[in-house]
Amino acid sequence: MSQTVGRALSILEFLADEPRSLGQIADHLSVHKSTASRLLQTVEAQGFVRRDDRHIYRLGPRLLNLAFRTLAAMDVRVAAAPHLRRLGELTAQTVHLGVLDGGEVTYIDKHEGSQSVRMYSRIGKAAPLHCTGVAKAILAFRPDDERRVLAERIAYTPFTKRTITTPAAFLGELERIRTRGFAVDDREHEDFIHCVAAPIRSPEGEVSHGLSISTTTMSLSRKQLLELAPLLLETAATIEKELG
Amino acid sequence: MSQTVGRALSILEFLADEPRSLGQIADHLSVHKSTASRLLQTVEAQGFVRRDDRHIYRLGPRLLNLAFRTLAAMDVRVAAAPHLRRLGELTAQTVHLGVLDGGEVTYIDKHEGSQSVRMYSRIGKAAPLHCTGVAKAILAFRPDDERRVLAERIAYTPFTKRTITTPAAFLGELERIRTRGFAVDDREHEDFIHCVAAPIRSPEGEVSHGLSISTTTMSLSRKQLLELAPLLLETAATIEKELG
DNA sequence: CCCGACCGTTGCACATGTTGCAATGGCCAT
DNA sequence: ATGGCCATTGCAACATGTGCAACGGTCGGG
Repeated sequence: MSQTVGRALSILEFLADEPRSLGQIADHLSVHKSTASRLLQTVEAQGFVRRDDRHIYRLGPRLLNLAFRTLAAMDVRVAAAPHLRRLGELTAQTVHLGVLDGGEVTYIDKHEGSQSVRMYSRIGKAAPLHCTGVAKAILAFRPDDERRVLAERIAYTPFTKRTITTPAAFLGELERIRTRGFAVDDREHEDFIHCVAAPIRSPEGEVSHGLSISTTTMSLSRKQLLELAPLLLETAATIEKELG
Repeated sequence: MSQTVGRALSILEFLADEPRSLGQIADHLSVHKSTASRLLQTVEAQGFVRRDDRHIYRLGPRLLNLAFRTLAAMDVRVAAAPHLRRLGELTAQTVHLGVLDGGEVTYIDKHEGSQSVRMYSRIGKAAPLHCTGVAKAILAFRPDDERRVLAERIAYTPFTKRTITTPAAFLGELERIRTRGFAVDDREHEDFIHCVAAPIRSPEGEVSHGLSISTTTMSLSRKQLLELAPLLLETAATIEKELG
């Protein structure tokens, strides 16, 4: 494990939400300012950080460049993008695409329909496995032994009164999803937000991706939300067909 | 300048377009595999890199997370997003938002209308100063001395037969833009692509951002493209108003 | 099944790259 | 003009990163 690299990456993290001065960065790293200055010179030279004329540092365009190149290289995301958009337009709600990777599910695309509202999700953000539609939809169709291992490893943070909090309850929910063919998050992650989500199978029949429609309980009743399931499943099937 | 940090960042760059093996990464860095392995352990532990069960490395979700947090913290981008979208819907073409930063213009938002086609631009990518509409629109409204300095510093790569290739011609073009109030890229960067672009002023009256509509010469004639200028300028003005 | 080739990882010693200190120069407010 | 704060740079000490060698795992061929 490289201490110096860890420090540089911590700088990137620290600058993600807000620009900072050298002093703030040095304090954050618990290093001398001269050390922080040299680290910043390196990350700045490679475009990962920019500083303005008042010596305030913020993340630079290189990071955006890498991130969007990565997104552009994701086959499933590329194939799914026009369908997400169409789904968002048809439903006017927020549509997500998530991927299971290294034991967590990450949002890799999002389309906000005309009536969508602000919610937790953002591209690059982890979707908690036990209480988000997209994560549940993916996990339900993973191999048995993997489902069991993951269920034991989850920290069952209760986000709302309705959040699933035990491995047994979670595995039961995954069984219901397998039977039904799609997942429902019924205010388990955020109060007033519910969603339906479907798995997307790869050409090899493996499920690593999921597609969801999220909305507020004020916008759509549970009944209305469930009425979107056929469209959702059809969209997932269309994406699967395009994947080959 | 930190050598070790530079190596780690080079790894991130190397993995942006394609997953790689440890050996490929070590070769790329010209270091021993054990050194590369340890560097990778660090960037992996912080989520910047992921590896699969066949020991193939690729960029991880942390980078996406940072990139989208950065985008969410850009006031102008946030304010402009719904307007970009509306403009894309109204025109059916590709709409861009760029920002001048550290002597280069970077695309920070993009909306593809229903008739848009693939083109060079991507969020995070630099827009060449001398031949893209959005960059020219920004530079035209920078302070005099800055315009002059930047014009001298540009490497006038001739992307097409129509690309501006001298500082004098470039400064003349910027004068025309100042007079007209908006910029035109007439196949100067990509054959068959033309666009109109407008500056976006900050509340302090400073121009660091620009908005453009890009399309193919097959989709819209020059005349039709120019007919979009009023809508473009009106959209820029609306964004400016929202910025306060 | 055995062997060889290739892979990635880890302990080790040591070379070198990183670090904090002190000095310097710049900027701003009094 | 002065003092305080800032960031940067030269220096030398030393902590950490490095390559080597050994190891264990996997795969393909005989």
